[in-house]
Amino acid sequence: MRMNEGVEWAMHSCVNLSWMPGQPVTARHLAAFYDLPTAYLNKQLQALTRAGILTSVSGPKGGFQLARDPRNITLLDIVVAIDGPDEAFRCTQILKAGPGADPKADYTKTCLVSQAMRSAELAYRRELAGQTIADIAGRVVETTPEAPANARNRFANLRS
Amino acid sequence: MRMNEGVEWAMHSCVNLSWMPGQPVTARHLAAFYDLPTAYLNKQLQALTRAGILTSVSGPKGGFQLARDPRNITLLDIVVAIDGPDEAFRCTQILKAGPGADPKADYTKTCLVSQAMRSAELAYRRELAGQTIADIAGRVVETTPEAPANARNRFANLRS
DNA sequence: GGCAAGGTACTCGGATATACGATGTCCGAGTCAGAAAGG
DNA sequence: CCTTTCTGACTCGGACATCGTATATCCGAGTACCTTGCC
Repeated sequence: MRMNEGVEWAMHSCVNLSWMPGQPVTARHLAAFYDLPTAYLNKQLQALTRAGILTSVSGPKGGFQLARDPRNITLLDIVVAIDGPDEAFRCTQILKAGPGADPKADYTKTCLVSQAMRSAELAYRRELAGQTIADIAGRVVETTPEAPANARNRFANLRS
Repeated sequence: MRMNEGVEWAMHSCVNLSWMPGQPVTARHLAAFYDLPTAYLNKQLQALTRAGILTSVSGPKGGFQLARDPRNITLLDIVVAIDGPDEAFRCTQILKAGPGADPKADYTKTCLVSQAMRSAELAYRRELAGQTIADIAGRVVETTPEAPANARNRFANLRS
C-alpha cells in the first residue's frame, strides 16, 4: 500500500499558501520552492481546486490561493482530494461464494473482517480530520519563526 | 491508495484455518472455498508462511495451518505480511530543497506534515493490532454458529 | 506373509508474463496587462 | 492628454505517453503414499 506522493506536495503547498493570503501563487513558483516537476504539481493543484480547497485564476498575475480559512482545511480534505475518496481496503464480498451465503446480504456491512478493517480506517481518517492546515502552519512557526518570511521572500525573488 | 486485495483473502483464510486446528488445508481447497485463483492465493499463503503466521507442509496430505494460537495473530500481522511493512505515506524530505533547510536534519522526524501523517497511521495500526483472528472467528460464531461446521464440511467434501 | 525399495502423484516454492494505475509531459483555452493608435 | 482597441505573453486545464507495481500464471523441488518385487 502506497499513498500518492502528490499528497505530500499538496500539504506543503497549502501550508505555504496559508502564508500568502489573498495573493495568488503560480504552480511554477510553488514547484520551484521545493524543486518539484511543475506540470505534475499543477495537476495536483487542479485536483485541490476541483475539491474546493483552492481557487484558481488564469492569466498573468494568476495562480492558486486557499479557498477558505486554513482552520477549515483538514488533512483529510487534502488526502481525499488527491488520493480519492475510496477506502484502501475494499471488501469484495468473497463470502458470497462461501457455504451458507445469503445472495441478498450486503457483506460490505455484515462481514466482520470488513467491519474490522473499516473501523481501523475510520480511526485513521478521524485522526487526519482532527488536524488542519492552520494547526500545522502554527506549529511550524513555533519551531521556525522565520518560515513565513522565508517563504514570502523566496516567492518574491522568483517573481523577478 | 489501494490495499493489496490478497489481504482480504488472507484474513478469511486464517479465520477458516482457525477452525481446522492441527489439520493442514491445501491452497487449492482454500481457493475453492471462495472461488479464488489457486496459484495467486498460494502466493499470499507463502507470504504468511515467511512471516511466521502459517506453517506449510509439502507433499500429499500437506497444506497450510496456523503457526500459533489465533489469539496471538493480529490483523496487523497479516496486513504487514501481505502488504509490506512500509507506511503508506512516505516523507521524501522535500523540505531539504526549501529555503533555510538544514542538510543534516532528518525531516522524516522533524517535518510536521510527516509527523501528522505518521500519527494517523499509528492510530490505524493500533486499531488493527487490537484485533485478532480469534476475535473475528469468535464474533462470526456468535452470529452464525454453524459457520465452523460449514467450513469443515466443505473442506471434507472437496477432499472427495 | 512381511518388508523394503522404487515409482508416482500431489503439495509447496519461487521465477516468470501481463494489465492496470500512478507518474510524468505536452499543447490548447482563457485571461489580464500593456502598448499603440486614434480622437 | 485621454480613451479604446488590439496584440501578446502568461496562466490554468485537461488530454496524451511512460513507467512501476500489483495481479496472474507456470514449472521445478520436495515428500508421503502406494505398488511391486524379493526374502
